[in-house]
Amino acid sequence: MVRDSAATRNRILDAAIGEFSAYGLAGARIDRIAEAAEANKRSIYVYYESKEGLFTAALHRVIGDLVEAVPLTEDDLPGYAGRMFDYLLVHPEALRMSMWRHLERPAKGPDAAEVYAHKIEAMAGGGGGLTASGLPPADLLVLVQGLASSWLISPEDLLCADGSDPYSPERLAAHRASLVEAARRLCAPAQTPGGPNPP
Amino acid sequence: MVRDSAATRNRILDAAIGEFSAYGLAGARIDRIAEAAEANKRSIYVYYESKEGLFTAALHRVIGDLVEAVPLTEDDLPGYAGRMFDYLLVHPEALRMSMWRHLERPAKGPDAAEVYAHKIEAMAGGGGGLTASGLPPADLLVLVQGLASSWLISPEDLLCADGSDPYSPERLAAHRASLVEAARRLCAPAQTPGGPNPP
DNA sequence: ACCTGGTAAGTAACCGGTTATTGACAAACA
DNA sequence: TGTTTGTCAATAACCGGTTACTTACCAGGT
Repeated sequence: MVRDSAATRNRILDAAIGEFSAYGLAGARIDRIAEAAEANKRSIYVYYESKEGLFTAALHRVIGDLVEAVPLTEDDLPGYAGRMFDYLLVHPEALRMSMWRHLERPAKGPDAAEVYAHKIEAMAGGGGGLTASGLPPADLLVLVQGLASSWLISPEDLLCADGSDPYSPERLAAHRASLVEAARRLCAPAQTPGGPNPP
Repeated sequence: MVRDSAATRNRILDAAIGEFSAYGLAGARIDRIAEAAEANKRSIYVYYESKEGLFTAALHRVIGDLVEAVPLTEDDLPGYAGRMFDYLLVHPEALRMSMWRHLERPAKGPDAAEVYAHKIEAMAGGGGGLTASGLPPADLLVLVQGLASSWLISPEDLLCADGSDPYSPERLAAHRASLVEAARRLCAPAQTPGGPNPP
């Protein structure tokens, strides 16, 4: 047997991400994590203190990877939405962990408030608190993220309603185009001067 | 003590909605439901068979109430988005139960595929599979629902990034306006003839 | 009006299995 | 030798589900 604490730590974290992403904090089983990690149950407590601690660590890893892989390009929100969609498609655990977090432990995990604040400031830049689109930057950001994830959080019956297979490559590509176009429309300059939120 | 099986059934279902919405299927505790319902644990199994059966029943009630209270007006999607936002704000359990469903039991709960199919057909009506906006109707529907719920599923750090209290009445009203305007832009006829999805 | 027996509704105690967590100890490294 | 890393088995609490039982209600005979 080779002893390598860092490797064991990583195997545990990987297994935890798989387990928590599938079952959530309440549904996850420490035994299954230990087995999947090919590690002893005890080492989980040595390295991560508790089930909650392991969940928090998993949250940090998954969401950290996401924000690193999909940088928030505030000057190109449609592109950001498209790349976010692509990433979530390849990494379903990122979206699932975010949802578990929202439902089970909203206060845990990374806090990116300052990062967001900077981006929002950059978007507003001289526009009197509004973007060129006439929408408040924070709202725009939230809405664009809603667009990016909407397909992946919609119930099956809605996705299947038009008769196509919602996860076929063609369907996904078509929806990606729709979503990027939608984001483009949100970001386009307002047509009526004064915009939808007149002062 | 007054004996009324229908009333007991309802108390149990109400308590179950509160419990499942707060903790999910795996996190919910039958004992707590029984206590909150002022009913005996046994009656839960008499009326609903199992924890899963009770969860499914809760799903049907909550989502049934939602689709009844917020009719899908396919000829007025911005209005639909606004009303959906209002409802979800007053009934957080509706959104939470939908999320638990997606994560824990995607196959359970009501199936509205036919209803959606009809709406989508109506939206497409003669447009060669596209709406006047140039977007496929199914995509448009999914995206609009994404807009309606985006604020309520966003992480706290993003909502707070612009310094305001994300759940103050003023902030909510402002975001509602943003979201309805966003839906309006998605539904507006495409500016470039041929649209974003040329044949 | 008054029993009375059957049934629906409700209750408390309990059970077997599971679960997170820990203590005691052995093996490997430095 | 002392420290780190890993193993095994125990423990204490918990939880979904069930058993055995009591209480209220009511139809119909007398």
